[in-house]
Amino acid sequence: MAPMSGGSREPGRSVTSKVLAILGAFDAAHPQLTLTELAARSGVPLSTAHRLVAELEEWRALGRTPDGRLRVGQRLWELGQLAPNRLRELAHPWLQELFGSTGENVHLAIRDGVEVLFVDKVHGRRAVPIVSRIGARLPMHPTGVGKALLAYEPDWFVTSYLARALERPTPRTITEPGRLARELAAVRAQGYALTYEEMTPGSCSAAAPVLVDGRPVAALGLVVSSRRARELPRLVEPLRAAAAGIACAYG
Amino acid sequence: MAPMSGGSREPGRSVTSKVLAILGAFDAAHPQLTLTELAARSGVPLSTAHRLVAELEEWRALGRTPDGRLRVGQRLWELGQLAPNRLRELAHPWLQELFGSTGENVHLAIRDGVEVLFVDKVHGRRAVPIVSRIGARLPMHPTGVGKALLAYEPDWFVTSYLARALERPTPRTITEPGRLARELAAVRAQGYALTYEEMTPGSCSAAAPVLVDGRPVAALGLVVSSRRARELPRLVEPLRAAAAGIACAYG
DNA sequence: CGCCATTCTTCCACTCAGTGGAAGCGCCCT
DNA sequence: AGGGCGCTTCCACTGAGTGGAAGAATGGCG
Repeated sequence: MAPMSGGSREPGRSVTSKVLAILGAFDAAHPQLTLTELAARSGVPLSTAHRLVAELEEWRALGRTPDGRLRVGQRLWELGQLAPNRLRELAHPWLQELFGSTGENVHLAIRDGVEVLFVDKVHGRRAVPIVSRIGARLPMHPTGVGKALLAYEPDWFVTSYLARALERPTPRTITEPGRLARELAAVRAQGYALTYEEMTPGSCSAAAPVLVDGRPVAALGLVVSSRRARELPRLVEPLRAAAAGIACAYG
Repeated sequence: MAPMSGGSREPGRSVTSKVLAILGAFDAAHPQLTLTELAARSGVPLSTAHRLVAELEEWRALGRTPDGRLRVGQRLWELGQLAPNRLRELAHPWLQELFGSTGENVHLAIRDGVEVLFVDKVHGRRAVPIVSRIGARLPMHPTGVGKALLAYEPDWFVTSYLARALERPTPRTITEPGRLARELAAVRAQGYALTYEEMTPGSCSAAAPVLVDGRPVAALGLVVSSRRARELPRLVEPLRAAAAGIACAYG
C-alpha cells in the first residue's frame, strides 16, 4: 500500500508561510496564474494550493479572470491602501502641478533595498514609450529616479551597490562602476539626474531627489521619448522645484 | 491540573481564516492596532495572534509604526497594485483633465455591494472639507457618486437598496425611500447627481455616471465646500464630458 | 466522435503543526 | 512600591492539515 497523505507532510512549513507563498507568487511578470502555475511558483503542492486558494477566493484576497485564471483580488488592493502613504499624499499635489506645467507624465519613486519602487504617478493621454506602473520595481542605476536616489545614499551603500553585478537592460546602460560613480557625482553637483536610453530603448528621463536633511526620501521623475531628448533641460527646473516642494511638505 | 493547551482549540477554524481575520481587522477606522487590539478585533486568541503576526511581519505584510503599533505593510500595498486596474488606468487621464479644467479635486468610484468604493482621485493643494481616500467605502444614497451609480442599477437592486435601513450621517441626508427614488429619477433625467450636505456637513458634491451599454461601471465626482455650492452647476458639463470620455475608453 | 494531454478536484489514514489559557515578564504611570 | 496593561512564553494534547495519486473535467486535434 502506497504511503497515504498525512504522512508526507513537508516538515516545518507552516500554513501561514504557504498562504504567503501563494500570494507572493504573483508579480508584475505573472499577474495572472492558473492553479497549476500558482502551485509550481509558490512551491505549495497542488492539492494544498487548491484548498488554500479556495479560502483566499472566498475572502476575496484572490479573484478569477474571465478565463478562470487567478489574480490578486480587490480586497487586497483595499487593504493595501491602508499601508503608510504619507509621502504619496503629500507629494501628489506636486506631481499634479508638475504634470500641469510640463504636460509630461510624472512619477514618484522611493528606494527599497537595491531597487526603486514607484509609489505614485500622474499621467495623461499622451503616449510615451514606457509608463511606470505604481507598485513596480526597477534597478536603480539605469533609471533617472534611481540615479537621483543613489547619488545621495551613504558612501558604503553606493560602494556596495556598485560592487554588485549590475543589470544591463540596454546597450546604453552604464554598468562600469567608475563611470557610474562619476555619473552620481554629477547628479550631486547638478541636483538632478538624466538618463539616455539606459533603461529602455527609445526612452530618456530626468529626475530630481526629494531630500530631507540631506537624505533622499524619494525621487521625482519623468520619462520622454528619445526623439524629444533635447527637451529634457527645460524640464529640469520645474522638476527640481516640485521636488523641493515635496521635501518641504514632508520634512 | 488545569487543562493544557492543545486541548482547547477552537473547533473548525483554520489557520488561513485566522490569518485573514488578522488582516481584515485593519480598516479605515483602525489603521493601526496594538497586538492586544488586533487579537480582540480579529477574534484570534492573543498568543495565536502573536505567533501569526510575527510571520506576517517577517513577510512584510504587516509593519510597525514608530510607537510599535501594527499596520498594513508595504508589501501588501505592492501586491494590491496587481489587482484589476483597467478602469483606473483608463480613467486617470480624464480625472487629470477634469482637475486641470475645473481646479477641483476629483474622484472615481465604483459600486461594490451596497457601497461606493473610491478607486482613484486627483487632488491638489486646495483644502476641501472632505478628501475621499482611495480604497475607502461610503454608503451610496448620501454621496454624489453613489446616487449617480444607484440611479442606473436594475430596478430590483434599487428597490432592495431602498428597503434597507438607510444611514443618516447628517440631518440633510435623504433616507425616505419615496424621496430618494425621486432623486434617482432626477439623476436619470439629468444625467448627473448632486448632493447638499447629505454625507458630510459643509460639503456638496456633483457626480456623473460612467455608463457602458447603459450600465453604470463607475461614477466620477467632485466635492466642494457648501459655501461654494452655487458653483456646482458650472462643473456639471465638464464632469459629464469626462465621464463620457471614460465610458468611451472603457467600453 | 474518439483520443490525448492538461488542468483541476477529491480522497483519507496518519501525524505533527498548531494550540491558547495562564503564568510570567516588561513597561509605564501614580 | 504597587497596579494595570500589553506582550511573551510555555507545552501536553489533539484535530487540522496533509499531498500523492486516482479520477473527473476540459479543450484541442484529427
